[in-house]
Amino acid sequence: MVSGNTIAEVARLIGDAARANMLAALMGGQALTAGELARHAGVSAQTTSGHLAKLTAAQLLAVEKQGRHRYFRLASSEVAQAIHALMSVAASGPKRHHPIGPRDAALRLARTCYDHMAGRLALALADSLVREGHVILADGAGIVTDAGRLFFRDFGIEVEGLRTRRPLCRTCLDWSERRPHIAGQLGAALLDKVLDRGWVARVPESRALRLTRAGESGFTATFRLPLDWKDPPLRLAP
Amino acid sequence: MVSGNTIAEVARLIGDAARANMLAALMGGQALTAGELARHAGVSAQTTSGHLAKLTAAQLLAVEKQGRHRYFRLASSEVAQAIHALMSVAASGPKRHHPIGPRDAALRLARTCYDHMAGRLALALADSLVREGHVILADGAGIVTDAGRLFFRDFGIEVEGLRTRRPLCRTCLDWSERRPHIAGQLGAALLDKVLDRGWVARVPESRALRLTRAGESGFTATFRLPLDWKDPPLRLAP
DNA sequence: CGAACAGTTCGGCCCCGGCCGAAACATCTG
DNA sequence: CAGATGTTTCGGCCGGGGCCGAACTGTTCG
Repeated sequence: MVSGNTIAEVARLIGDAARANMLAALMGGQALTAGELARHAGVSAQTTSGHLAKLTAAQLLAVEKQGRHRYFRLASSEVAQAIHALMSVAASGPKRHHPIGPRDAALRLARTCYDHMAGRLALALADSLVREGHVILADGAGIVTDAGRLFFRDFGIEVEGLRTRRPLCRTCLDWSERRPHIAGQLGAALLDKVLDRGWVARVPESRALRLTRAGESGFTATFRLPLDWKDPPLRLAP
Repeated sequence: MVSGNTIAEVARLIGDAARANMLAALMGGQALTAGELARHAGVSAQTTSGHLAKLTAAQLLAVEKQGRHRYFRLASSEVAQAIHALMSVAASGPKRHHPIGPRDAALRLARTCYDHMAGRLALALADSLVREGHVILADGAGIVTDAGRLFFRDFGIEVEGLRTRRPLCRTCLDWSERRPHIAGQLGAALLDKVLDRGWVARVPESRALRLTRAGESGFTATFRLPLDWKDPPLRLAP
């Protein structure tokens, strides 16, 4: 039976604590196995299996079989955007006390957000790109300048090739500092590239990104980051 | 009790057919009474009252009392964006057969989408603004050019005053033609202005906008619309 | 004041769906 | 092959929550 989805059906699927936890875990951008998702959700393997079947049937998740594992990922960037929008609503509701543990510190510094970077590193990069005139951000939307095209080409990213329907840059505040960073196609390409160069590395079982020694110098030199970019508050440049 | 919202709680609230219908009805941007929402949702007044109490408590809706009526509206643009994102996911899932009735024709031509215009009129406007060099759209995100600032100032909109965190332009496809139109702050200001000028008028009990005689000539002259902008397919300019 | 109307509260029905235990199936390993 | 590990299916329990009828509050109007 191939019935269409309604908005209520989609929201209902997300509107269960266990499933929402699974989806949130997948916002890291990596494909995860059913078992990993079960741990994230805090329910048994059987229950997880049922949830994943529903999410897959509704095409919120895509699945890839690999040996005795099944790897799940978000089915589309639309799904990621919907979850992100729900996060924004949840965060803007009645204030929730948000205790920050030690492991949050790493996440605040640098992490993945579906397919691009977030955290203070991403903010520093966005600031740098704007300051150097490579990208123009207007109210959360952004475009790449001609100078920026050259800059990104030098860096190994062909901006011309990114022309699709996905926005180049999007506001993506998450539960971190509330400022826009580079998301969309360009954000995804940037993350790809810096992972490729070994400037950051994924931390297993987490959305956190670890800054490597190569990254430490690479980011600073290439993007002319200020010396204090790791410091917490980080205001906008005047 | 002031507890915080989680993403699952928010999604669960939207994930009920009756409540989703109410929220969708409010995507028109106008405040509606409890009774009107009951009719939209197709449930009794008592049931509606319960739903509205929950939505209001979670700050998805804002309410204003006026005599013996209570007017409800979406509490924030974040909520509207979340619902919109869910619509996108629902639309991109397994294809739903979408029979178009005669009343849909008016909606396809011009309608409100929360706080801005949608439909073929909005697409023609977006095309015009891009063609004339007033706005640059890059992958669904957009910025206003210097020439555009002058143009909008002549039209009675101060773009400088719109600098907030909301994007100027956003992809907003809904169930109509799948192309971006002007949303965000600029889109809201545009809708305000053309309603103010009497170029379009709200159709009661509907999201549709009626094009007036003044609008017919006003839009054509001011935005240099092509003669065939009302025609269905409407491809992108080369 | 009393009738009409908008909206809410209460109580009870009922069904949907999340949960787990048990067991089956699938896949890799030794 | 046997055993370990990952995943699914089945069956049954049970709680939450959507629904409406009835009754109550509050507002408008004649």
